[in-house]
Amino acid sequence: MTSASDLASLAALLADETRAAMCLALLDGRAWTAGELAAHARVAPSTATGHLHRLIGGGLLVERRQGRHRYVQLAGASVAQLLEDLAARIEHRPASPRGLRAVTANSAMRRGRTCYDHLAGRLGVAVTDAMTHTGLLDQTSGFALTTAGLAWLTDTAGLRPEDLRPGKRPLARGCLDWTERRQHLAGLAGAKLCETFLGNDWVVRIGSGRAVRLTLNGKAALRDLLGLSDVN
Amino acid sequence: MTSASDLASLAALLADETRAAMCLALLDGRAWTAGELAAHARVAPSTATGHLHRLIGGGLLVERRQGRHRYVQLAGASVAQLLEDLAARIEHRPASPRGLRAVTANSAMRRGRTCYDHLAGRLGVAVTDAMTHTGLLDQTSGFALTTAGLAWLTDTAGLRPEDLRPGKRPLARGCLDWTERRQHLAGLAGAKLCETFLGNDWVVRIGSGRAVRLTLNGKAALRDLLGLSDVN
DNA sequence: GCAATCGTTCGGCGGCCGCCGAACGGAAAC
DNA sequence: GTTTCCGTTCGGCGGCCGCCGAACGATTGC
Repeated sequence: MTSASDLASLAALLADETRAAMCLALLDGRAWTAGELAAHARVAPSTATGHLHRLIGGGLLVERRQGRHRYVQLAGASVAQLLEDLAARIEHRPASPRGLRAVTANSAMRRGRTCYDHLAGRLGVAVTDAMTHTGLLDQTSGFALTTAGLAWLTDTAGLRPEDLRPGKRPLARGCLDWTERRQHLAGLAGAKLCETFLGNDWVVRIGSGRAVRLTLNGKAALRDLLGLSDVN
Repeated sequence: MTSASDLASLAALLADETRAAMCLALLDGRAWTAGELAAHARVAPSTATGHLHRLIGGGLLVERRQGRHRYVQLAGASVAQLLEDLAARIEHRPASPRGLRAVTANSAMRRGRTCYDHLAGRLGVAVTDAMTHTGLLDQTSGFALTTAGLAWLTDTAGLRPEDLRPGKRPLARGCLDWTERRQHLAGLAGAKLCETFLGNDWVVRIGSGRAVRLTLNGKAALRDLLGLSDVN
């Protein structure tokens, strides 16, 4: 039985603006050093240390010590999913009074980004839609790959079959996009597909953030593989 | 762009033990009066008022005033899902040192309960498993109803087709059960199926909580409809 | 060995917030 | 009308917690 105090202490981990900023930064899926997170959240290193202790102790983050650096990252895809769910709730809210500037300033982010370990933004949604229209993905009564979709991933997109064995993590999962308000492909297949895109330089990261850019090679690949012509 | 302060203030709503207890109580999907929630959480009525203001203002709860009573309930299925996701994270934690008493005291809850508006516990998992084994549900590469499953819901289980039009809410969704650590059927289909179970007296609520009991009629129905013989 | 850098621990300060009781308003029961 | 009950507002108290700076360890680089 879940006790209220357990729920409260879990929520308390994210109920502080500094810790929330750290977790959102870590949503890019990469490992950050303690100092980087401190600077990003604009607090003193000593303050960051305390926060990281709590987040690690609470199971949201894991650490990897390396020399005099302490790298931390999200404890797994389930944590990332939880954060995305929370973020989606926020963006859902009717008529949030935010200026235009914040929107335009993040146009690259809206165009395409990684959501922990899979593609999101307009790019992620476009790929998901194309897969749905070509019968690779079934969204009519849930969110699942078809047998054609499974074959496409390995034979056409070039994923390794052994990477797609469903274990604890579901193969396909819908992840609600908070800019597009649409679902996009997450889960194991989404992660491996994103890995392939990055490995083939179909998309490249912009700077150090989560935003990604579709390359010319990528445009061609999307056209060939999915019949997608006008992305972004 | 989701700002850290938005995430923090959303999480802060659940970061208090009293508010968390209220939300968990409301997970039964029904409307509670302010006084009932105050008593349940063991705080003064004035304290409860403040908490309810925050929860309603934050969009997690909605209120319905009726006479001198103020009824509140969860703002929707998405809130319930969020709470269940958080609860699942807690129960996931390795080796939580909890006594046997808490487990046995909640054996009815583990056997079967409602999870906001669908069935959970061993009963919910058993139904979901049976639907999977009989080809009504596809869990191999996601979580989706098959065409046979859709037909079964309306023709055999007796759901009204007009109740299963997918709108904003997905038809089928997996909801992780925090006692069984298994997925069970949620989403629109899960809700309507649960409604049918309750309406036909296949399951009845135990007392005023979330726990439910399978009736003799229910046992027979599960055997007839799904070939399920030994539930619970 | 010395300096620079990264992270940690510790003490103390300040503010937020959850709690209650008392008083009040409104609706229902009689 | 009177009483009772439910919920609210307000003021004040107490504790938790997030913040920093200073001092210290640890590691790397020179």
